[in-house]
Amino acid sequence: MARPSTPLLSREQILRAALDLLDTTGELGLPKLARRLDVGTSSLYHHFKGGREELVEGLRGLLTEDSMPTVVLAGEGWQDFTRRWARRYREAFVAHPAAVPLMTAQTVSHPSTLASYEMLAQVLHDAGFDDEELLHAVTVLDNFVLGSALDASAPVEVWADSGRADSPLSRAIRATKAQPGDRSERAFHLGLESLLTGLERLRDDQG
Amino acid sequence: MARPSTPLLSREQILRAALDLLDTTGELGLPKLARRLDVGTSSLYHHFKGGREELVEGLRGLLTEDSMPTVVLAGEGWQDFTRRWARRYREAFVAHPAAVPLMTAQTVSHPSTLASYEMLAQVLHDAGFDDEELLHAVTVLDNFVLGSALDASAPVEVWADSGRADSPLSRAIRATKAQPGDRSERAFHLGLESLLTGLERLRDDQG
DNA sequence: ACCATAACCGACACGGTTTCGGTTAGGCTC
DNA sequence: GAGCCTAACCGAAACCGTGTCGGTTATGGT
Repeated sequence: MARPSTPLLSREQILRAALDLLDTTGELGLPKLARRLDVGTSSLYHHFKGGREELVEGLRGLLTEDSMPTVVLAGEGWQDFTRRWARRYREAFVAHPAAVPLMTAQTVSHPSTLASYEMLAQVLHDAGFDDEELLHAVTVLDNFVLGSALDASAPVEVWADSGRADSPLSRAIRATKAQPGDRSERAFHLGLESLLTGLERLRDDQG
Repeated sequence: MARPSTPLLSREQILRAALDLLDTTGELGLPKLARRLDVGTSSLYHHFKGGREELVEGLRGLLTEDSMPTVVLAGEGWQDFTRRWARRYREAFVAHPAAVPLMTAQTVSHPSTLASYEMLAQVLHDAGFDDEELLHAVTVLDNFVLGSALDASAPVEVWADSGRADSPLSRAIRATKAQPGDRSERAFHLGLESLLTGLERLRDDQG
């Protein structure tokens, strides 16, 4: 086949299909993605020159764009902004759990995501965090959010059920399975508040 | 070639070579591993019936065995134990950063690692954590440790350097690059203490 | 009218995982 | 020790995924 009169594909379209594939099957393979779009695998490379990696990076953008905060609201302190940042970040990934491993496996380079990190760094900087501590603060928050997102909606079988049914861990796994989803959110809330408190202490101990 | 008089391979031997390959090259491929061991690729499957996945799980065991705590020391409170657990866990991975992505990508099933989780769960249970909270507590700790391990020794390029050189984030990245490694440990320490405080609050708010 | 480029395709190179049939050594039973 | 099952290796090849390349035709600008 030659060039079609009207394009069969677009970045947007491919990204949405990829996200759908990921949500449905839990995996992202270019051949399968192409089959869903009724095109050849190689056609995808015309829209994502960087191949799979660029596609995944595009997914990051799809998830974070329009949802991550990029401005400080009026009267919003650094803790408020950070809370908002972390919550939005988590929400974006909780909706698409299978995307999390892909995100953590490669460098963040999407502009809108980076802009959000920049804003967080700016806020922390203005709040008095030193350069040396700042990156660690961002890192801790980042890791915590990603981890919590996994926890929230990944299969509970992150740990295999050990044979012994009466161990505290086994019982906890069963208890968690039986619970609806917002337990995880409470754990997230708790962890986030703990970290904010800890970060404040870090800032005040600086120098 | 047929069966050799004395075996050329053993699980232990393969695992050590795999870890070495991972530490040296940052990647783990069965053909390359086999080449290092001077055997055919297919021979590895005699020692790891489950293929690559079982091999990675064996690596998890190699890293955690003999280092993760499995008993509570005399006079050790739940926070002390948890601290020890988290630190040992992190140390094991910091020594082999390239292994972290492999670990996070698949379910934990190695007995000695599970035993360590069981012990942590037991300690938290005895400290008064409910079943419903317990798994989240373990999860938060687990995620935090893994994330910190990545942070500690993975390339600093978790985020791409944005063009603008004067942003707080860029300056923080450069400042962090210039620092020796134990900054990361301090961040870990801070996060861990924050989480312990938060977990205590969680326990006390229960019911 | 011309031509560079865009958008698709099929074919294929390459590497990774896994299976399979084949060969021989070790060890067990009778 | 004869017979036989299993262990430990091999090479070949099936299968899948990523990425490249040359080929074909439509679009849009000059």
